[in-house]
Amino acid sequence: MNTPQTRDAELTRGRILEAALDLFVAKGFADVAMREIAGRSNVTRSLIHHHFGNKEALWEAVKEQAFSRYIEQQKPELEHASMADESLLRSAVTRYFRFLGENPQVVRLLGWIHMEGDASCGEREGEIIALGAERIRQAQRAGVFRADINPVHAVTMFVVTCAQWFHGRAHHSQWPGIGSDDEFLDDFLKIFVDGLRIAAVDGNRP
Amino acid sequence: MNTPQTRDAELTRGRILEAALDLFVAKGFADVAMREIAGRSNVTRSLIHHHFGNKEALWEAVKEQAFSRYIEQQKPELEHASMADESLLRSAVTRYFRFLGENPQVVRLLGWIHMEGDASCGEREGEIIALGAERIRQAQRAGVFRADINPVHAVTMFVVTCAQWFHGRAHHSQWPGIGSDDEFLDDFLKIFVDGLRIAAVDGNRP
DNA sequence: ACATTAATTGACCGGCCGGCCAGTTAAGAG
DNA sequence: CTCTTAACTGGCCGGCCGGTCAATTAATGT
Repeated sequence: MNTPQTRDAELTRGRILEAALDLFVAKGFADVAMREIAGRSNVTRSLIHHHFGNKEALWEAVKEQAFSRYIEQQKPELEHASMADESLLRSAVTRYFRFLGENPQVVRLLGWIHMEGDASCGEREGEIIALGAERIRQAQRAGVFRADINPVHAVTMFVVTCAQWFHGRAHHSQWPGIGSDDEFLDDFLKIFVDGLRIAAVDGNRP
Repeated sequence: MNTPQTRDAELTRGRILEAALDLFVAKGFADVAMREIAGRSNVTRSLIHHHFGNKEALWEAVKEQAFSRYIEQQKPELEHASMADESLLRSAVTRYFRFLGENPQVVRLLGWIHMEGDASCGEREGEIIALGAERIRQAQRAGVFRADINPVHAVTMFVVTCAQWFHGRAHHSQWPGIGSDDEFLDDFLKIFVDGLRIAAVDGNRP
């Protein structure tokens, strides 16, 4: 109302997407009113419908954009980084852990996606998971990591752990004796890296 | 309407709670109408208000009951089982993993609780987490597991992994090369148990 | 300058929502 | 047998919801 700025479809689309992301991620799709999004982005509801069609289509667009940003942000890290030895694996895990800690919106976005059972985003994340798995496979061939483990499962294990740590943060921060982010990460890395080490492989007992 | 059964407050309360649990867990609090719950439990909306007050109070009651059931179900398992050696830890993890796999409602319930940031349930789960942590601490004192790890973090690690594995099932089942429930569990156990083993402790490199 | 296109608005609609209330009816106590 | 209590019903209400539409207004091409 006080910002009669020049007409720019791309810019307003962006403002709408931003407001919608904030609200959807904070409260969930069903609990957000188009009126709220309109208010926050200084735009009429009609205009949102003009640009995105309906509420569901807007949510899809929001997920699409936010998830793409997430993927594009992570991909180069995994493409350049190698996991050819333990310390590099450590730093890769640490980096992802810190990333989620600093981007709670990503964590919550994934949470809603999981709740919806939306599988489409899974395929796209699959690309970068495969990238990480390939690094670990190389390290296995080089004899650095034990070879009796599906490398995808190794990646899954740390991705899943990082995600759930922050996803259920408020919940398990109540657990007696639990430590800080860094303390948990340290302990996780000890178990994870040592468990992947090749020397530990010959301890299989029934 | 076709079931004018004798009046029994406790029984109808139960029917309402059951219907509400199904719907809330499936669609989330905001997306469920009192009318749906009333329809499914063959009861008028007014009666639900009579018994539970309002929608939010009903949701609290539902969470309370379902979460209590979950806790009461898990507690004896952890009280009786010991983790004094690796195979017992393996079976404890396996049991919890299977439990979540067979009770998707529990997984989703936890999901909503996490999304809401509800911390109250965390305290109660803390009790059984502490139980598990105590077992591991014993094994550490006995020299079976490495002692340089916070036992609570060890428990957290596998609880969190099991939860997120099923929570994001539809999502990461799209990842190329990922295995079945059992295959993932096997690989997780290899890393987890071997990583906890005391022999692996002296491999720390900067 | 003017016509065309598209961004933007405000008013309106039918429908569903949660909550309330005044009654009705069954069970149990005396 | 009756009185009390509480389980249970049906109908009503104000309010918010998502969506539509005709009208307005700013850019853009010619």
